Amino acid sequence: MAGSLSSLDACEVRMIDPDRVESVRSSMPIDDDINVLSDVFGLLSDQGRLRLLISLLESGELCVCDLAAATGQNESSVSHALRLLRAHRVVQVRRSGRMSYYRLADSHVRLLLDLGLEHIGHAVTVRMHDGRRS
Amino acid sequence: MAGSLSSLDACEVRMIDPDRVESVRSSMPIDDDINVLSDVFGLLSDQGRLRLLISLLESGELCVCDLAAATGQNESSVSHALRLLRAHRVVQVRRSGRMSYYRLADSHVRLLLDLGLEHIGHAVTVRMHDGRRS
DNA sequence: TGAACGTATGAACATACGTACAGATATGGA
DNA sequence: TCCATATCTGTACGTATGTTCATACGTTCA
Repeated sequence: MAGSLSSLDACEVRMIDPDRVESVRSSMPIDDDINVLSDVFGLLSDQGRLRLLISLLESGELCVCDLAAATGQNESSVSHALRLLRAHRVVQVRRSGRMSYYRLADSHVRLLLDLGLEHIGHAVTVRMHDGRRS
Repeated sequence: MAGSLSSLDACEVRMIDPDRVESVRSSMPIDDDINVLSDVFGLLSDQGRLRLLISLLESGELCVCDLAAATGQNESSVSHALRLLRAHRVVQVRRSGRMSYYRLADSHVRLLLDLGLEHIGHAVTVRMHDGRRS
């Protein structure tokens, strides 16, 4: 946990260009927002979770065991990962009998994934389950 | 480190919808790309680094002590963080005398930051140091 | 040349994090 | 009711990660 920016009185800190520093600090999001943002990126920073999210991005909706098969992980790991993603409202569950079907639930994350995939030169394949792209 | 997907022979794994699983697996980026991508997100997943990058996004170029002042971190932490970011080609240094001036060096990361800031409802302020936005 | 300064680095430490194993829960069918 | 299936959960363990402290490096100026 970092020191809160808002309660920092600029003492004890050397600066070269105080005006610019002040400008940057005034436009810096508040601690809570920085926290939310770093958390979101943190959710995308694990290979296993990333594979899960990419799978859901491509396929729209998948059950746990299919996600495990598609991403090459055991079902326990997948379940743990999905729990985390669920807690952060990144994915959404639909339960049907003893099956659980997961889908992406956050459009911002979808965009981040798209951008990320583009970053590595990966064309996102056709999909039109509930969202965009034809 | 996760088990490589490419060398997974689909045995021992139960599936509900094999066709869809195969479709997802065939469109999954290779291990190396997944790795690169999760690394990038990982770099953005720390509050301190995120503050640094946002500062550079807003201000264009800043020296280490100004970055420390702007983000509320001590200079050692900042230097360590910048080293990491430098190693991943996310930032770039310009040395002038005993000062080091850092700037963003990856347009993809810039876009991810923009998207992230938009995600938390933070309007990116005017900047036209070397890049976009008027 | 030596001291002050800005920055970079190494090592040590505490903690967070992902993973695996065991077991629990819940649903469906014989 | 009993068992198999699909998913979920708790715990424990090893590793990765961020932070701090001390110190080293290179530059500027007296």
